[in-house]
Amino acid sequence: MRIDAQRNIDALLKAAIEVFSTSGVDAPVREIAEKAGVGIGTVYRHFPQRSDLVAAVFRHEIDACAEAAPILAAEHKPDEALARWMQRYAAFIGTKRGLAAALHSGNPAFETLPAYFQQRVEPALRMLLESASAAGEVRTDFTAEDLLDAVASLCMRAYDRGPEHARRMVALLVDGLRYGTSRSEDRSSPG
Amino acid sequence: MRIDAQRNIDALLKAAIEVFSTSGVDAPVREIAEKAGVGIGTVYRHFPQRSDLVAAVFRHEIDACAEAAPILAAEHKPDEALARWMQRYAAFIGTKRGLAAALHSGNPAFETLPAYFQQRVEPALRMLLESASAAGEVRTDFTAEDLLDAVASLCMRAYDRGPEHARRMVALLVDGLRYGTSRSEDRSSPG
DNA sequence: CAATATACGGAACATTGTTCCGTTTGTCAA
DNA sequence: TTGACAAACGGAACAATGTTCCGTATATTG
Repeated sequence: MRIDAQRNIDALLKAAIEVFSTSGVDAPVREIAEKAGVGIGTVYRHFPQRSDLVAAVFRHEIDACAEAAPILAAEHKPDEALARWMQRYAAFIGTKRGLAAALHSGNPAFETLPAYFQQRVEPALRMLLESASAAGEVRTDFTAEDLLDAVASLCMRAYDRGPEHARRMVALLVDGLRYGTSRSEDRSSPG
Repeated sequence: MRIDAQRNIDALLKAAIEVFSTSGVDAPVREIAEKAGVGIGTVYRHFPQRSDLVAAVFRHEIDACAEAAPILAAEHKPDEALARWMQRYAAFIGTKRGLAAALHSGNPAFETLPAYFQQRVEPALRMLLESASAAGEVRTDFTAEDLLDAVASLCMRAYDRGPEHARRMVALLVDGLRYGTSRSEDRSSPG
């Protein structure tokens, strides 16, 4: 692949992430092309349809969310890494509801995304959860899938009442995981 | 109001209901104008924005759903009227998910619809519920609001598995309401 | 039946997704 | 290094669709 092509793909993804987050997923392709400093033709060369660009951004953000897990695990003790990652995931869900809506639009371009999501994110959380379990810092009777679903449902609605409200609800959930362990006195949220 | 104006409004609503249900809520305004047999200008005279037409159709269908309640109540005994209306409501939710999505799009044209929905539909169900309660045919520990929310959540997902599946789930819920009354042997759904 | 306020129709405009193709550029063999 | 060319680029042009505007037609009213 020619280096200018790779450079433009990178610039387009970066521009799309920015434009989608400020103007929403319905922002015009021209706006993204302009922000990336390329022509419209170039956009369509790399992303034959508008929805392909949306899907690429979504994949990119799924990756970023999943990749945050090992980084947090290296920087914090297990239960703290888990708690921080859950907030990271909650922010992802809460701020990407437009993308989530697109996901359920029936557009074939988005068909593979749910599976991709599951495949990338579930192992990320499972790793954090197993570390924290092994350290005796959280209980063991909830699976990664349970928690991903719970936080997703929670944040879909909770973000309507503001990011801070969503944050507190997620923290409460995580504290619930800590409940009944030897370190249960470390409660991080006010009741 | 001139009679031709009223006639065109009626024709537009009728056409919009039909077009939205076949082509979805994103169908072109021109298609609706053509089906109604009027010019585009006429559409915009009566519905200054596309979303106003969507909102009008939604209101119209909310009304139809609410108005079905007293009719069913007159034709059937209380618990049967309740059961039939719940299916009517489930069909409304299940087939209007596109409109429901539009509702959460943040478009100001749809702002007043949730309140309108609540104000029209909740009393309709409450009436049926009270009649059935008074006749001793259903239990009394669930409110109309409880049931509207439950059926809405249920059907949002359940319709993905087909109308028949949604129908059975709603029937199960209604049978739950009948449980513990003197007529509890009248179970209408197979286990 | 004439006057006129109202409504109608659809051409024209604006925006945006998509295609097409002449031009430019990175790559690589000689 | 250089020439040839496959690949990529840019943006004009096209298509679809929401919206505006205004000349024409018509229902209403006295």
